[in-house]
Amino acid sequence: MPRIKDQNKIQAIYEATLALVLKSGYAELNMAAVAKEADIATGTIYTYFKNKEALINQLFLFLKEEKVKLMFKKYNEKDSFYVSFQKLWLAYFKISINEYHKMMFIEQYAYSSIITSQTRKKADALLLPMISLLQQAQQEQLIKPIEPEIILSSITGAVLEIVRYYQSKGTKPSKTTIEQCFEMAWTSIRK
Amino acid sequence: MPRIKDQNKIQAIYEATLALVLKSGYAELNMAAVAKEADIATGTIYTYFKNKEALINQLFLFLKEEKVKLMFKKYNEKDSFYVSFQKLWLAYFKISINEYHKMMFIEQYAYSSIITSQTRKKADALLLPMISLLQQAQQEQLIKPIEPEIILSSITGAVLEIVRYYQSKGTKPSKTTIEQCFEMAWTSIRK
Amino acid sequence: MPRIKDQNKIQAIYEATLALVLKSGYAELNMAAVAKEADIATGTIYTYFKNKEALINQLFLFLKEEKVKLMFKKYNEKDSFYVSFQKLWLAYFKISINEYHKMMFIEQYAYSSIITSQTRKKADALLLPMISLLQQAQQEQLIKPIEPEIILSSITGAVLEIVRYYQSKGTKPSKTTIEQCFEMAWTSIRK
Amino acid sequence: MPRIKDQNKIQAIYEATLALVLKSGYAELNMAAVAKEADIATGTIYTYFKNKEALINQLFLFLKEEKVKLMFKKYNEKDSFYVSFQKLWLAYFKISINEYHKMMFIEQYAYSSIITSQTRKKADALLLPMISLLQQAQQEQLIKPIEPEIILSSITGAVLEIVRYYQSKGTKPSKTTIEQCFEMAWTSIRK
DNA sequence: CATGAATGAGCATTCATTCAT
DNA sequence: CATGAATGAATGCTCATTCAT
Repeated sequence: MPRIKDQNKIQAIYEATLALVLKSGYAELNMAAVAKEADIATGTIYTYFKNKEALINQLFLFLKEEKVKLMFKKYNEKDSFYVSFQKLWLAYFKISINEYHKMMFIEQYAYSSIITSQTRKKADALLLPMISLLQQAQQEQLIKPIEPEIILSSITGAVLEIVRYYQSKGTKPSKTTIEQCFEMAWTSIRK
Repeated sequence: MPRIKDQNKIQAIYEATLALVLKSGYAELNMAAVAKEADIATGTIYTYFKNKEALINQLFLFLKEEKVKLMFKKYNEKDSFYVSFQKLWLAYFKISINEYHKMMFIEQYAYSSIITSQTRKKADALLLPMISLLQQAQQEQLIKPIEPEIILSSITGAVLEIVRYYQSKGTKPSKTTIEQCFEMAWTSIRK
Repeated sequence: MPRIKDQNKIQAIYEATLALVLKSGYAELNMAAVAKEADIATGTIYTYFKNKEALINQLFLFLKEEKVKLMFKKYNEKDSFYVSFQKLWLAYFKISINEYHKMMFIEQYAYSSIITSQTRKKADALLLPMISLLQQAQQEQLIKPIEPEIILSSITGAVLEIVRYYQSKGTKPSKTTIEQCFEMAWTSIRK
Repeated sequence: MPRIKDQNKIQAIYEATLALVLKSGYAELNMAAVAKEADIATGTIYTYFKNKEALINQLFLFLKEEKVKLMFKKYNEKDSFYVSFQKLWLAYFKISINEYHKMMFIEQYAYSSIITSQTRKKADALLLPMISLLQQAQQEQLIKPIEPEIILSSITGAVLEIVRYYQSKGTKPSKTTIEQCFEMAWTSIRK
């Protein structure tokens, strides 16, 4: 039996990619550097990923999925919409702040042409639970009757930009500020 | 009048850059292609811009300034805050929708490492009038007492993401939707 | 009986190599692809062949030997020179037409640097029976007194190029054409 | 005015390519090596040739055309067919012997997949004058009524293989041998 | 000033070969 | 023996920038 194709290696390559970006920025994101960071040979990456595009796309999707999973960790179907919204928003905000290099990776490529339409489709599908939640809340007349995709864009876009602001400042928001931000989000959609 | 000639050529290079990105995407954005699109020689670009980084930075700033100028076109000091906010928000939204390729150019580079801290500083300075406006409104207790930069990020981030949504759909928002979006923005900040 | 197992695997690798070339051309002829085609592991090839060069050289020689064996199948020492020549020429022609992928493999590498001088020497030795035959015919004054190697080159070179012509056309020569080709060969050497 | 795109440079690259092959063989024929041999930068090759395939194809065609031009140098319409045939055959033979590295380049790629069908078509077109000549001779009943393409293949294939024989021996044919070779060619086709 | 050919470092990818299992 | 993951040198090609004209 040969060396078994190591699923951990995919993780290692993902981590090396993110670490490299964090250390040296996107300009240095070349396959040789990723390999070096992951402590493997250049060619080995191609055992696990068809090419650079595939690596970026798969990592992109992996991070998006990870983010959604984390967001829904404390989600409970029995909660009221308000509580659910609050939990999800807060999770989204905190993840974005605490793992901003992952979030930035997603954002860096979200609208770049390296992300294929297939990846984009899969990424969009991850939002469906959120869309459903909003639709339900609209039926219960709890929030404004606006296209749920628009609502979602508005909320996530706002968070994203706020997080970016903190990043560029190099500080982190206080508990009070986070509460204020949530307040903005909630008042923007509630009836 | 060599000054004018210069200015024309700089403008031509700006336009060629944007046209090229629109036609062929960011992957094709290389100096030779820009030169060809602008109908000049590659080397000529270097007479007007120190290097590619300088071109991107200057164009970035030019577009940001242009955007702010357009936003404030209908602004009138004598308007109430609500009217001012509405005018500015609407202008921001419409410009983003109608000149999305310019907005996308800004966004593409806004957080990339090619934009120098100096450029970023100048770009941030363009927001000062908006910050002042918000501060004044806060003193008049018209809007929530949240760090104005955060408010601004929240508002612009939301618009940005909504515009991106429409772009990816390939459609444009109806008048009603725009009103709803504004409503979200306004309720998120008003007291 | 490990010997037999070995021999089978060598044969399998030979066949996989030829099949692969036929299917995908010489550009795809890499060790991993050969292994896959032969349904064995890449590394296994190296148990049977020292390296790629050895594989090519051995297969080259194998095919040449096979070709010569087939040529002499109907050969009969008691035949007149003319009949022998005719039988051999016809066999050579038909084999070249019918197993052109094997012949092409030989030709592809015959003058490439991957074929070692040792292989070349062994391949040349296969021609000795033909050379002897020609020499005898020359002593009997049946054919022109030209260096037999030259005669052989002339005859085989002509056949080769004709076969290539038919291949590029994608058709096969008629019986009449084959007869005409033989006529050219014969008249070129007979006294 | 800039450095003028130098048509001599195409020649220089052609010569470097052939020189390199002669010196180091086809295995060393990579773009960096060609550039070095031509004493230019790697990238410069791409100013004159779209890519490696284009370089090979253009050089291939150039050499074929050069060969045909040389062959027809002493050709005279008023000559009898026999004299014309002799002149052309002899020219073909001598060129093949004296510029065997060019001929080998042609042969190396003639049946390789790097040569496009377009190139092949153009190369085949170069044979048309020869085909016509043979057809005319057939109408005058001077040579055997065999498909002219077959005759041509037979003649050139024979020469090619003979030349290869001399190359592998490292010697050159004597005047007598050349006459004998011509005799074989002529008797193979004459009525 | 304008031109565009020339430069060459840099990058994605391939593939013969090795070797841990 | 067989396996196939790992290796890393090698290669075709790009592109920001320079500079001869």
